[in-house]
Amino acid sequence: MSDNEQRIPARAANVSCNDCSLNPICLPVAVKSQQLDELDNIIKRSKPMKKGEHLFRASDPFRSIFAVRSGTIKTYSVTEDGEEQVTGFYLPGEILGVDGIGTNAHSNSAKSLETSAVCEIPFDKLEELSVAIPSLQHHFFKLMSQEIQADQQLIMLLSKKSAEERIASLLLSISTRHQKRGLSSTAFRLPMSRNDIGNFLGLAVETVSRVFTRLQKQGVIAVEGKEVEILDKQQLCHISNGMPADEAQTA
Amino acid sequence: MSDNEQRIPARAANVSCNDCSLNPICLPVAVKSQQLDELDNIIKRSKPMKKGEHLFRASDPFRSIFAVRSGTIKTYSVTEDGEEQVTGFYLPGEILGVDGIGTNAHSNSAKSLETSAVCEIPFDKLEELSVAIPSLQHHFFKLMSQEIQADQQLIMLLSKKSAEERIASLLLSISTRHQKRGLSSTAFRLPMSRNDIGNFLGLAVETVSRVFTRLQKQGVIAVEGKEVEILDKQQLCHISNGMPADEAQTA
DNA sequence: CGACTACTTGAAATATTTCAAAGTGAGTGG
DNA sequence: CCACTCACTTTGAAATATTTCAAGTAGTCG
Repeated sequence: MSDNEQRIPARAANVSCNDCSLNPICLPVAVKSQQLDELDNIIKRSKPMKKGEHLFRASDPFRSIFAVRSGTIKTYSVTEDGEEQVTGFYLPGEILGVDGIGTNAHSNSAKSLETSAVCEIPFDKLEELSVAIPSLQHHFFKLMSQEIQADQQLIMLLSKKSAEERIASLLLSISTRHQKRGLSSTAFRLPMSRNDIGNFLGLAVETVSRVFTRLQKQGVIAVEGKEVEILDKQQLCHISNGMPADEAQTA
Repeated sequence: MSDNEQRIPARAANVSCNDCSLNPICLPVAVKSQQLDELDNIIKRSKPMKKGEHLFRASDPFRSIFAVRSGTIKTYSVTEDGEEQVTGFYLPGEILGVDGIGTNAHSNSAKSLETSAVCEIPFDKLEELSVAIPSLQHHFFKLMSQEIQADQQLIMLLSKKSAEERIASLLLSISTRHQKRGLSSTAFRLPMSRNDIGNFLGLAVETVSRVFTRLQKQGVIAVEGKEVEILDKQQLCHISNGMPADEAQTA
């Protein structure tokens, strides 16, 4: 059942940005349709990946950034003492790999969590192109900046939030990102393991599991393995940061 | 005793990058001496700041990045529920403000922790200049990338390290940065309050205090208020990540 | 010098982790 | 197609690090 997904990347390999359904949320947003072909030409769409495969590894030379076309990629780095730290999950339409721009080497590894397809965008070509298309260069800064902001949100989460708040935040983040793609924001599949979730959020696996069941008992979500349904978004927002939209103590 | 520092910014305001002692670790590293004047010309050195003053605030329009000339700046953001999260401490020679590049608005606030002086570098001018000086544009990517890596290290620290490990890491980080400037790497003054340290490291103030005294009792450091001396760097490294250089369990 | 803020220290409270074990599910090979 | 294994997930109980609460001390600024 997972193998016949092979079809998808095979077909998609010929798809241009013009035809790609992710067009409105991916790199092309920075490019006028007239120039889209130029961008299109430098993009390699040759990368269907199986679960567990690496897209790149920490310390690999930095050559390209990547856009997720389908599936999910997780990025992680490894501490001095060999422990893994998950630094992000990338869903279709999202760009990863910018961590390498500054040092010419990736500081994270990137691994496929399920059968995935990515577009590879060689950075040298992109740099050339962005001389001609200023909006593209600007978009880069934006991408890196987004990365910084995502990291800083994670910092906030790790240093200030309780286990429940962390899980709620993650669920809402994924929900929002699904919505951007026009998918259901209330029912979706978590592509990562409980372990990855715990690692990402700075919690023990057991804690993750317990929080899921607790939230389920409260009727906020319904969980069944990796499938999640958000039953009470209002409440989930409340849990995630302290206050719901309406009850907030507006100073 | 703190007021006569006023002299320093006043004098320094006329100093060009050429004469600045921070030259080897600051922006000029990206620029050949020949082109340094051009960079020099767009830099404004007119910003002496008192303790507690803001350099910029979150949501301020992004116009410039800043290089710390003297003193210390802390950056922080504020959560939905109004809590402060310290995101970084910037010492002389370090660049801050890149958080605004992507969105054209700062996502953090920046506040002076003591009498400080900064160089302001208008970003639009810098962008123009970096067309002519490719190494400068590259340096920017590098700066943002460094920011990402710093954030990711903090993420690792927050999600994996114990209180002692966190404090040890911070001390070593500051030590290293001092060394880069040619100052003592073993004895220095912590410019930030215990509160800021705790906030940055995701610990309660009391915990910070306790860890300091504990490390002191162990003879690893000597603390007296904000003055710190590292007595056993080896041991401090050990504490910070698990293993000392020599005793490591090399798998 | 007094008031205030920052820092330290102790004891109790608590959230999360760790340890242990059982349940579930998916993929493999007979 | 079933049975088996391995990895993942869930759940409980005990252990633990850190927080919170409370109070005292020290340092700083007007």
